[in-house]
Amino acid sequence: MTQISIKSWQDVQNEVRNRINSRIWKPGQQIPNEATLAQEFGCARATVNRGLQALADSGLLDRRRKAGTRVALHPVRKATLSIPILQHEIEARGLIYHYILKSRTLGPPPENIRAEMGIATGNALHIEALHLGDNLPYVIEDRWINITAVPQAETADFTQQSPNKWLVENAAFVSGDIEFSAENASPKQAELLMCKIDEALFVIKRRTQNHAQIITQATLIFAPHYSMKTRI
Amino acid sequence: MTQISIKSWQDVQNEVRNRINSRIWKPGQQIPNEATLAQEFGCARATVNRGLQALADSGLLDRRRKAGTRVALHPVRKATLSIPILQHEIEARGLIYHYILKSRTLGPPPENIRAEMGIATGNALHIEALHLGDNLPYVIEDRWINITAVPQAETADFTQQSPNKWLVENAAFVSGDIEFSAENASPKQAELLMCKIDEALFVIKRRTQNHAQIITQATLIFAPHYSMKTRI
DNA sequence: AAGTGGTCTAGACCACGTC
DNA sequence: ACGTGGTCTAGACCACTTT
Repeated sequence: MTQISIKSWQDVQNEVRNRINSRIWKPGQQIPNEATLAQEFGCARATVNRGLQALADSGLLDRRRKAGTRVALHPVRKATLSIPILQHEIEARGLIYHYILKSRTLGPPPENIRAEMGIATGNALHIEALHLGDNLPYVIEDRWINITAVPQAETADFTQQSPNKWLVENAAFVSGDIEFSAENASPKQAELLMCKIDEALFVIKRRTQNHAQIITQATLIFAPHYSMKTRI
Repeated sequence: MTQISIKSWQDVQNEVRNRINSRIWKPGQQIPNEATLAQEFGCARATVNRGLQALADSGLLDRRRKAGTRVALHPVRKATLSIPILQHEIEARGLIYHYILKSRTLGPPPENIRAEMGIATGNALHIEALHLGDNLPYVIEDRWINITAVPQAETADFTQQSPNKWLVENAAFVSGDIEFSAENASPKQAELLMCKIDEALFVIKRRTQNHAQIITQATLIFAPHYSMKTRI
């Protein structure tokens, strides 16, 4: 009989994870309840609870009151992506960061943008900019800012600082959505990124919102061969 | 003086998040310590702790012993992507799922795969398969399986069940990494996905490993216009 | 009705990093 | 050395869901 010393909730997490991986507890199977495990492990129920909660958060367990805790039938693997500020990402790759504002126009947005942002009428600020690493194009930023939600943006200076960074520091952010896709380079994009027309580009589209309104929508078009990595 | 009733750690989380969003506590600023907040909120320190920990997990706070808790200077936005089993994803879109095994070969892998998987010598199992939704190509699965790590795979029947699903159910998974990128369709891929050559395709590359060895490596090449969405 | 997870509390001690 | 977060404990009560 191997005796394992279980003291922290991380120990509980590890021990339970091991039992799942080694198939002592199989997918779909119900595991003992918290009180029982606490007794077996020789720790308080709260400690077991914390460990099991962490595993449930990461998708390895399904827990329901009264129904008990089961090993997830199809462990949903959750990948957590950190979305950094572009400047930091570029500098983290050991490149010298540089930023160029390409255009800045205030005017009525086209219909599709209007719809996506929920702007019924009025103007929005359109920004096109280029972020570079070691003086090579890294990513195009194509952004619309809702000046009703962030009126100060109208007078902000985006020649020195990217709207990305300015917004992080000046607008109250609450929630948003993000979308990853692949697109063929348009002629204009190809010119900016110094690549071939139709080359496959990795694209991230983000919308962030306040409590009530959408603050901004940004499309980031990365130079060819960009990839986003994470551990799981 | 507005009096807020704080009872649960979620209440703590919300109240603190509100103070951050409304700039009562600004980025970089140190917030009161747990004991002080507990007193102010009229709850136990453990409750405050749980709430602040949740915010730190989501990247909104930086916490360090002795140094205290600060509002993150550049709130790292963390997007959590659920990586579902392809069948589930396709069915969740309301499409009828279908799976076709294209090829299955046992042999020595090419040098680059050998290197990526850390297989010094010997054979590996190479699978090429197609997943369809409503009989239209949805994604190509190009997979290498390390038969040293998973010997049963050598005799598994992949004509009915995708290796993806088989592995989830039969191999002990511990950790892995995942990479997202964009690629131009090769002639072969274009034929399988019924799209044009050079069309931009969204690509996910995954490696999963055991305790000691890499179990499998899979490249998923999605049909054009695929996108992956999440809330943040 | 009853069993299970979810959470709170008060007090305690520890671990870490800064001073 | 000391202040801060990190965690444990034992007991309690609540919330949800299934029986």
